[in-house]
Amino acid sequence: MYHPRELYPSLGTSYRLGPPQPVADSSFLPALAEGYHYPDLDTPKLDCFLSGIEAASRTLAAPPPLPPLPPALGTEPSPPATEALHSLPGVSLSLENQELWKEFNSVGTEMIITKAGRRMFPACRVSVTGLDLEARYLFLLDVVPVDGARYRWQGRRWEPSGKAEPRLPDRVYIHPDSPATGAHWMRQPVSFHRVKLTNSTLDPHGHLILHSMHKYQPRIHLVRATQLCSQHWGGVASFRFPETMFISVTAYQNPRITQLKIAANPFAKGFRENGRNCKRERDARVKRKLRGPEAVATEACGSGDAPGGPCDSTLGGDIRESDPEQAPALREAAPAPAPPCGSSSAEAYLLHPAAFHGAPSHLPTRNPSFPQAPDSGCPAPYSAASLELQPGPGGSGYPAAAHPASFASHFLQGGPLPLPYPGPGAYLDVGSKPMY
DNA sequence: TCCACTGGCACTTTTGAACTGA
DNA sequence: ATCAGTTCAAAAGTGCCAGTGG
Repeated sequence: MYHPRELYPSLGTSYRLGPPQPVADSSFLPALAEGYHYPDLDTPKLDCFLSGIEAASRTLAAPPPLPPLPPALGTEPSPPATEALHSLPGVSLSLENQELWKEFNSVGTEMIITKAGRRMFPACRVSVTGLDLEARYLFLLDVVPVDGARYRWQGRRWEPSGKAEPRLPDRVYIHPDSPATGAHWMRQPVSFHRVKLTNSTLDPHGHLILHSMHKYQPRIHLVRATQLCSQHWGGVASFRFPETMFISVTAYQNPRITQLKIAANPFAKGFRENGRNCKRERDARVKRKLRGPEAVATEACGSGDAPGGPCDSTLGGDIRESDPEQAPALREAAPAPAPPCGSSSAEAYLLHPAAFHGAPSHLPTRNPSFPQAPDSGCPAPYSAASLELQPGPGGSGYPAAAHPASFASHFLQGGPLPLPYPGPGAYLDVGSKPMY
């Protein structure tokens, strides 16, 4: 599997889809609105995929209305049911690590954003059903502001604190497997754990740009490409899981979130109570440093109280173990060995790799011999209940799959970026480095 | 003075090249 | 020559914390 950043370094890991939204957006609703119910899902920002189809460059229209403000994070008793909007009949998505997300959501999920980009944790990992085994699909993820408010941690809870910053450039993360067959996507959960969030408005890496102290909602889009490298698209399904809503921060505000992250994220293992980077050990290190190198050498031998234990990997996007006290939802059984994948997304790229990424036409085609993605066969560590997704409200705006030609115009409220479109037989050589 | 933000730190996990042996 | 398994160092991902600046 390949990361878009590898395929097209100039584009980064995600793709800019249009100019920044205007500062004053009347569609933002007052932050103090009560209740929360999702309106029709607004359209995903997918015009980049069609960049080579239409020659003229246009600007994106104003964003669709945003949903009313939900209750403050950490205070909502139960998130509303997952909603979906699509023109892919029978297709449904379920959040694999739903229990973990719910646990974070119950506290008020916070996501660190940094200048260099920070991964989301938990990551969005979904299972999809109902796809055409032979058809090819793109999996996309974007993050949209939930409301027009800026938030502030008031010691116990998040509360609106003023008007939101101007909306930032819209970017979409394209799953590195895209495009791949329905059989490929349904073979194992689809993980977006490599998505990175940044607060750098001039970010050159293609990370998703967010404002700090704002509330966001990740969305997942599934696009069917009836014919690779053509403008005929077979439909789209958009999903969002309310429990994945989060507030972006540059430093954790809620100590309970910090505890959850440390307990659940393997990379933060060192900060656990028995870790070598826990507060007790850090304090001890400071004391040893103050006492000089000799004391450090003698005490270091006896301080190895870190547990051995199994290796918990982030390969699947989330945790494999956790502190049972801190994160009961993480006590799911360890994943069983993954079934091998019979095919890979290389097939899709072989046919026309650059068509979906706007890659320069001079690039050679991708090497078909890359190894199977490490986590593509990794089963979800959780046996989360499957969400049965219902199609969005009738007449919600998405064209029927039988009218693929209208798909483009629907998404292209504005126009595509003028990116080159590779001609038939173009090559893309991305080596053999698997990214997933 | 407050507070959001930054950069460096120590630690852990992941990754891939190099090596070994069948 | 090929392939699978192991080892190890570098890269990458964590939260913490002191310092900075608006």
